[in-house]
Amino acid sequence: MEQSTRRATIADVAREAGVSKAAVSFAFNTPERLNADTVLRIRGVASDLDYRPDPVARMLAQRRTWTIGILTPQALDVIFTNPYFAEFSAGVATAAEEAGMAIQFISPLHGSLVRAVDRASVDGIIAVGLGAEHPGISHLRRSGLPYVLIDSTTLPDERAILVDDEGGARAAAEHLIQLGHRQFVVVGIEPPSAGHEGDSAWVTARRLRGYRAATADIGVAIGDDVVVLGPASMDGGIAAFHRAWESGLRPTAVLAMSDAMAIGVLRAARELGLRVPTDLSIIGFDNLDIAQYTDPPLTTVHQPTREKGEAAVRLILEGGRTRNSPEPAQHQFDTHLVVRGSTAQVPHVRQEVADDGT
Amino acid sequence: MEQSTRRATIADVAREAGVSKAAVSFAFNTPERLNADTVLRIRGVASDLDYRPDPVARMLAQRRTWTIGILTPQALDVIFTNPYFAEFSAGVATAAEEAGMAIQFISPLHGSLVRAVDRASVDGIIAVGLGAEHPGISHLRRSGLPYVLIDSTTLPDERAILVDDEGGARAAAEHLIQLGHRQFVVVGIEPPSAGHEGDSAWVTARRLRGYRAATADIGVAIGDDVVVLGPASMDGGIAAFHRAWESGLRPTAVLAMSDAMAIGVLRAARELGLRVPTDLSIIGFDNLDIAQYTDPPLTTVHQPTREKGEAAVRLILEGGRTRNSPEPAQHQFDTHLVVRGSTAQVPHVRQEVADDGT
DNA sequence: ACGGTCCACTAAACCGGTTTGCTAAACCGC
DNA sequence: GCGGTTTAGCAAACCGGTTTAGTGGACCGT
Repeated sequence: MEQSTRRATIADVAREAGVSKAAVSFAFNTPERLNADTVLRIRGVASDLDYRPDPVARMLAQRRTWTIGILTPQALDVIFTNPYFAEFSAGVATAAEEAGMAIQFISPLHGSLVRAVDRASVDGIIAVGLGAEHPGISHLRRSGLPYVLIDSTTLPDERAILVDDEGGARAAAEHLIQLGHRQFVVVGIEPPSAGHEGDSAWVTARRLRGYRAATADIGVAIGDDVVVLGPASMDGGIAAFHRAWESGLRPTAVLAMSDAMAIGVLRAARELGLRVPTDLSIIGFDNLDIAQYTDPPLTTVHQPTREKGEAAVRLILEGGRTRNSPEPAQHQFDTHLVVRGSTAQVPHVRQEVADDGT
Repeated sequence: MEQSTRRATIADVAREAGVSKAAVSFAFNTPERLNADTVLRIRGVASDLDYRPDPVARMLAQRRTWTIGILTPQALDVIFTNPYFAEFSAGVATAAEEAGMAIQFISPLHGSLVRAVDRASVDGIIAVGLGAEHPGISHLRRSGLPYVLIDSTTLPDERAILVDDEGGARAAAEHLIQLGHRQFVVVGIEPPSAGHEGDSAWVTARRLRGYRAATADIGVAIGDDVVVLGPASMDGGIAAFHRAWESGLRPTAVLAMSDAMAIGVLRAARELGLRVPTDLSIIGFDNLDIAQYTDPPLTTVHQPTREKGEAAVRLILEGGRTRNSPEPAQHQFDTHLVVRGSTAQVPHVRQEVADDGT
């Protein structure tokens, strides 16, 4: 008994059906080029032989892989369990499926993003959360593959999908200010790798600018000492808030840069005996599905996460067609505040200056 | 100005470096076969030319794609937002990355799973939640690709990863019984496509057997009328519980077949003015990360979701090597109950028979 | 000076499809 | 019955790598 009888190839089918390889190919791809009877005969033989065209050979010949890649600096296991990412990927998947494209996740291979990019067989790449000056991106730029940058400031002529982070953050802070809050803690997302703190491409930097713009209006400063960072997960949020608390901070409101972290803060606050929103107001970012199911439901900044994914695919696809289209290529989405139950009037006991008549 | 200057191929590098294509290939793959100086020279030329071996051509020649596929009957956008699936995928990703493999999701292409399988260029497939008699699986079987079935009963000689669904379910029901509960509602996962209700491969059927085995011991029957189905999501859970309530059911405890659904039930119960666990006990399944963050924390059946993913990859990988290994090939994981805050003694008002002395 | 080993490298086949250019035959109108 | 068009299918080149078998030269011992 042989090991796994070799799969039938196009040549086998051709021989068996008494036609050329080309004819078999036509029978599947452009049947109108062949006599209808012949097509039927060839297809018959093919199915008898359990023939299925080798996708790899086909990709090579067509020079299309029918796959688009999602590039991220984090390992896949953190990616998949990150609900923001899941939502974004769902958007990508929807648009990709519609266009008949598969999607492939590209993440550091044995620590190297560049190596991972080289190994990936895709027609285009959606890079999320990577600054324009990340080595992975420069590599991408040289590779000649069409690509789109998500959530990172970019060179002016690069395709990109952005979101009004600063405006959203500002709206969040203004909401809290209006409720009388003056003591904040900001829970930010740590940079993908060390040494990017000054990087203006970093989301945390952009949102922080928004928070600060709002507080500056009323003469309150958000110092670096009230900013704590962590990974964008529930655990990250828990740890970050505990760190803030232990370092002596006693905020009346927390500005979290992701809903996942906000949920973590919610949890941590409860552990510390604080009632939300009575003792502490919390505001998230993203407006994920879960945000409406927490207790209390989360006030948060909405961004069109799923739509971003869909838009990215569209940009990639049209990038493939018209090389240098005159289109703007950069698309910025709006954000807006969604007020739910996790924010309230500042508690009286702590409110030093109750001067504004809200 | 040309459009996108063609990428350098191995032939270009060979010509430029004055060597054969083979030498270039060796320089990258088996440098020890070449003089060290030559290797350096070739690599130099290659990097000058921004040469990067075409992954597709390489796949074809090696007849390996370095990719493993995850096959599912649901669309990707529902997959990604399903936390159980995310957790499982994270496991797969971890093990795959370690082995230097990429992962690709294979889901129905324009409605056809078979077509999707044909288009997928992978070295092996992990099929989750598909019964052994699903057309996609029979196709897979014929294709000659190594594959592993997850969460579905299978032919005896097929590679598979299972979990003790029945035992876990039984433990859950026994816990509630011990707390005095007698009126249950079961919230199950609807089958992937209609007409599989009788399918013993269907998770819901297996878990239901477990619940029933436990209640049968005390002479209580779980009729089909107290079983409501829905998609395995929070929304699914909310809708299912509302349906049960509207149809007049007034359970003291809910057995949900997924944590996501259990969270939905939690939410729905709150909307109906029921306190958990005082008025209603809820028990989930999976023990996802979020289960510990809900309010109250969720009592649930733990299954090693991530480990299942890792084990699946291992099974695929060794399946590639030793074709017909004498190994059992089927691996069943244990489950166990994790008691947290969402279950409590049955409320006295409704407890008809307070005869057991718990 | 000769056969044997190694070393460093090459030529060519191969992976399994797609696509281009061409031809032979059928069909066409007049 | 002749030039022109259509139809049906074929041969061969091609996609861009890997891999096998083989070759020429240096080195070596006798």
